[in-house]
Amino acid sequence: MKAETFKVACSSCNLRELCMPIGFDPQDMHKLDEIVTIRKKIKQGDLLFENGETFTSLYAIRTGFFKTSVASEDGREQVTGFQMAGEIIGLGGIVHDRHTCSAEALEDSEVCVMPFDHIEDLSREFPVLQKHVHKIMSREIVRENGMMMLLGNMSAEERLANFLVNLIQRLFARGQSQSEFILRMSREEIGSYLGLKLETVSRAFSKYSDDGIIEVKQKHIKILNPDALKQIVNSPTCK
Amino acid sequence: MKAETFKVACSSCNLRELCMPIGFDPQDMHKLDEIVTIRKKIKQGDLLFENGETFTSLYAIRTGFFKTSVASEDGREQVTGFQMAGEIIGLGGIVHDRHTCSAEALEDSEVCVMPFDHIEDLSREFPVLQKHVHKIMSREIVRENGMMMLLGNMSAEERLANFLVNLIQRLFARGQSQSEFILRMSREEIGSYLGLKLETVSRAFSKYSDDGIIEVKQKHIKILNPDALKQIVNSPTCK
DNA sequence: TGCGCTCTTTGATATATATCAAAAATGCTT
DNA sequence: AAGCATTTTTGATATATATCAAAGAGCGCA
Repeated sequence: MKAETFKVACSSCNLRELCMPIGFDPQDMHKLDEIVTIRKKIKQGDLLFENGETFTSLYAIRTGFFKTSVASEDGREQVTGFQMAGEIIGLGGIVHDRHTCSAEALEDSEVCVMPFDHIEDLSREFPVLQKHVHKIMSREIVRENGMMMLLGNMSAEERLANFLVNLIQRLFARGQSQSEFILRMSREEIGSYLGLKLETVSRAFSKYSDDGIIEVKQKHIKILNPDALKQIVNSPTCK
Repeated sequence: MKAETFKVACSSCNLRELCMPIGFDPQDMHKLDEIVTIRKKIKQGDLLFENGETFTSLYAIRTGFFKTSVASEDGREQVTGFQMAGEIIGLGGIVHDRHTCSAEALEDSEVCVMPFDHIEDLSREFPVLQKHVHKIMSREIVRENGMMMLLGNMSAEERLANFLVNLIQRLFARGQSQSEFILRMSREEIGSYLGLKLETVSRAFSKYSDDGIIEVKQKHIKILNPDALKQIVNSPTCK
C-alpha cells in the first residue's frame, strides 16, 4: 500500500468550490491551508481506511474514485456510497473515534488528509468553516434518507435510473461529460449499493439499452435520452 | 395544532445525559440553558415540522415519540426513523435551511426548541458542545449506514428482529422495561421503516410469537427470549 | 499474440415478499 | 353500550427479484 505524501495549498486548489466553503475572507484564505496536512495517494484496490480503524482525519478526494462499505458479521457487504473528486469521506468515524466503514479506491486516487482536530479548532475560529462542516454532515444525512427511500420503496429499474441520474449530476458539477462516461465500479458493487443482485443490475441496463435510453458496452455508458431517465426517477427528498 | 410553550433549564433536565454533552464545566453549565429557548407541546398526530419548511431549530425530544419520513413525488412514504426522549431531530434541515423530512408526533409529546444559530454560537465558545454536535450528526450518519445494510441485505424477519433489538436497547438506556412495551407506531409505519408491507410485518410478528420469542397482542409486545432475537440480528456497523 | 481469468450478459427456475381479500380484534364516537 | 371505522391477522395467489447455470466479452499476463 504505497502512499506518497506531499503538501499543497487548499487556497489554490481548483476543487476548492466543491469541498471548501465559499465566502471565506480572502485574508483568512491561507488559514484554510492548515486544514490539510498532507495529501496521500491510494492505488486502485487499496483501502484508505477500514472499518474499526482509529479515526483521526476526514479525507477530501482530490482525484479518483472511492466506494465506502459496511459488512455484517456473516460477511455480507453493503456499499454505502461512491465518492468522487471534491467529496468528503470518513464522517461516520467522528462519533466513536473509529471508522465505521471501509473506503476503497476504485481507481488510482489522491486524497487530502484533514485531521479532525484541526477542523474543529479552525471551525471555532471561522464561522464560515463551522457552517460548512455542519452542512457537509447534514448533506450526508439527507443523502442517506434518500437512499432509504430508494431501498425501501423503489423497483430495480427505478433504482438504477436514480443511480445514473445522480452520477450524471455529479459529473456535470465537475465539468465532465454527462452523456458519456466509464463506470468505475462493477455490476456487483452497483448491486450492493442499490440492494440488488448483479444479474438484476445487468438486466436493468439491458432494458434501458433496448429502450434506447442508454448505450451500454460493459463499463462504457452513453446516455442517449437523459430526460427519459429523469422521468423514471421520483426524486424523493432532494428536489 | 395547539402548541403551549414555556421555558425550562437544560442544566436541571433529567435527560441531560442523553441529549447534552457530559464533562461540561459546572460553572458553564448555565450557558447550556441558552441553547433551548422554549419548549413546545405537540399533540399526537400533529407535525413538529414538515418537509420543505424553513429550518431554524433542532429539536430535542423531552417526552413522547416521533416518526420522521420523506415522501416521493408520487406519494410513497418512507419512514426514516422513530425518535424517543433525549434524541435530536431536524439535522437534515441544516444543509439547505429547509427541513428535508416531516416529523410527526406518534403520542402527545414535548420538545425543546434549540435555534441552530445559538447552537453554532455556543459551540464556538465551548469545544465540548462543538464535539457533541459533531458526534450527534455522525451518529445519525452511522445509523443510516446500518439502515442501508438492513434494507439492502436483510430478510423480513432479520429486519424485524433488528428493529425490536434496537428498540429494546433504547428503552434500556432510558430505564424503561425492555421486556414489555407498547408500540407507538402501526404495522404500516414499521413496514415503511423496514422496507416491507404491513402484512409482512404482521406475519413476522406472528412467526416470532409462534416460536415463543415474543408475545404479541396488537401493539402490546412482550419479549420472552431476547437472546434469540439478538442471535437473529447480524449487527452490521455498530458493534 | 494467445491463454486464462474475471466480469457481464442472458436464460430458466425458485422463492420471498407483495398483492388481493376477508375475517377478527380493537377502540373511538355518539 | 352499541355501532362504525381502523388496525391487525391470516389465507390464497401473483410477481419481482434471487438463484442457478452457461455462454460471451474484455483484459491482463506470459
